[in-house]
Amino acid sequence: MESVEKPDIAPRRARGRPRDWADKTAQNTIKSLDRAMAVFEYLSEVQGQPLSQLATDLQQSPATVYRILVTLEGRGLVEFDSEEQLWYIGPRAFVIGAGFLRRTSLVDRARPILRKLMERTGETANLGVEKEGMVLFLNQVETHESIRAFFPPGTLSDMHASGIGKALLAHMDQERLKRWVRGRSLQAFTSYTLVQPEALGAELEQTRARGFAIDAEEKNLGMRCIAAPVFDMNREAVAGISVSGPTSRMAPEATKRISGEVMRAAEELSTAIGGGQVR
Amino acid sequence: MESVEKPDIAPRRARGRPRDWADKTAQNTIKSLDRAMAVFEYLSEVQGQPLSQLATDLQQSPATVYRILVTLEGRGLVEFDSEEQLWYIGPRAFVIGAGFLRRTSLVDRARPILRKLMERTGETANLGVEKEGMVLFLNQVETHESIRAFFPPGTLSDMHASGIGKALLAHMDQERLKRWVRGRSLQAFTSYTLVQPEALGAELEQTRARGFAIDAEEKNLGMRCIAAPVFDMNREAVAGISVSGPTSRMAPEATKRISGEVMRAAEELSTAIGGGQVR
DNA sequence: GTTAAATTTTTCATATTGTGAAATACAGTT
DNA sequence: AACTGTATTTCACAATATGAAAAATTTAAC
Repeated sequence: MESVEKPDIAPRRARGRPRDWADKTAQNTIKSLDRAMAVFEYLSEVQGQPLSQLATDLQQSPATVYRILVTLEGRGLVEFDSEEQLWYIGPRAFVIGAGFLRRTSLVDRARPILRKLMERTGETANLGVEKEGMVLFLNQVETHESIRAFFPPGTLSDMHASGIGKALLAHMDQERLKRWVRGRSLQAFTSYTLVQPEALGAELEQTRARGFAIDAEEKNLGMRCIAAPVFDMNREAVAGISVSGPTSRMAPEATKRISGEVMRAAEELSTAIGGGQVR
Repeated sequence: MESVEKPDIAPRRARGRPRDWADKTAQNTIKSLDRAMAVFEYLSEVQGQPLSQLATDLQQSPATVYRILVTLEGRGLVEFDSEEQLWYIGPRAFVIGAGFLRRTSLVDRARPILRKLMERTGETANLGVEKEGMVLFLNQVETHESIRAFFPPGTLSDMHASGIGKALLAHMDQERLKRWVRGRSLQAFTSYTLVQPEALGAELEQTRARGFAIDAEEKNLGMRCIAAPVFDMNREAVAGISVSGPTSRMAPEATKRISGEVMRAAEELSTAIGGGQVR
């Protein structure tokens, strides 16, 4: 009968939770779950602890921590080494966490580009984004060289002492940059780390001008890193690509060649995600 | 007085949980936590779902699921896209899960799996990776039989005449495969060795389709080998597990049984290193 | 070998708190 | 403006998470 064309367009947005919802939340959390997650989170930082240590550190009763761990163990989120009686993060936690990467196609798009970059430069290639004022490494393709840079995906690193971090900071708008600087003290990791805001500011200026960032042993002695920003459709720097290796192979003479490759890779990825370099 | 030097050596092993502990566990889990983790786990599989969908799928009350999600959100384990009202895995989950990688060694993880594989098939089980266009054998668990296959850890072998090699080649992307083929001539070791690139290509096609590779006396006369690929977090084939033995015991009739065991072992190892089969 | 010490599990009584049903708030749709 | 299908909150109650302390288990010391 009614041949009325159902529009059948999925609603843009569901109905219910207020758009700006952000404040309350406090009463609606589950306390025991939150405590359990605190254990989970803490374990990821200090792996290889015995139960008693964890309980002490977290100021919880051993019985409770024990039950939390056993429960998580049942799902593979946590592992128990029965030889040493120590607790670790389990493989399932990694698989679940990796679900985060699937949200954006950034990693998928980046992977072949990173591989090519690694092959052309011979050094480990990395992809990172900013997350809560830190650099979060999402993925990497390792070099075959036996001496190599290594920070596994999932590592959080300070922005001011990281190639990708500086590449991202250099393209942050002044407002946010100021807030970022105010929010923290610039910790020194080596004698080369830029700890003066002014020095960092000047460096970022340079970085922006030349199009790539250099981390010259500012985080780890003996390690250099060259990074370039990746732009999204709004011309915002949302990620960074870098190449890192020992100073011996990343000498200043090699900078020009390598930086060219890095910038090319970053541009390629920008294009691949629908973004583009600022003209 | 007592100048007795306190040994001060940390105890090798704590005391308490029985060494073989494995069975009970059932009563000591926290139900609500386990339910919450079920939500967490499910979300990682089907990201971008609205609350109502998750609640339906998991057969839980929306209120409960809601509270679980809000709690996890508080720790960044989960994220809510308020534009679309959809839930996702959060960055913190990735960071925590990545803790797993900090202590995972392929060989360590493989060892118990290889042993079980050997026991179930009765033949020598091997683990290998690709190294500069060759297969590098990392580890093996030998059979008790007196006639046995033997290649010690550290052995390098041509990929085209090796079960593991072919399993790896079969899952290499076309680009890399082409380059690999161009880079070498396919040496003949026996009259069965595949020396024609076309023949090898067809074989790899088959290998991919059935999920395991067969080396039928292609390297050593009288020796057969069945291998399956191990995938890492990027769904790339990074290693292979194989079982090898004399043709007498590895007859075609036995192929089905053995290949099943090999594939199971490979999948188990994939899971154990945080990877997984392509869906 | 025996005992002591250290650590992990289990038990148990209790109150905390997680739970679902149903009411309410909200954003689109008609 | 009323309606509809979501997401939140309320509420009353039972489920169950909890810590203290006991038991179990292993290692180290004697």
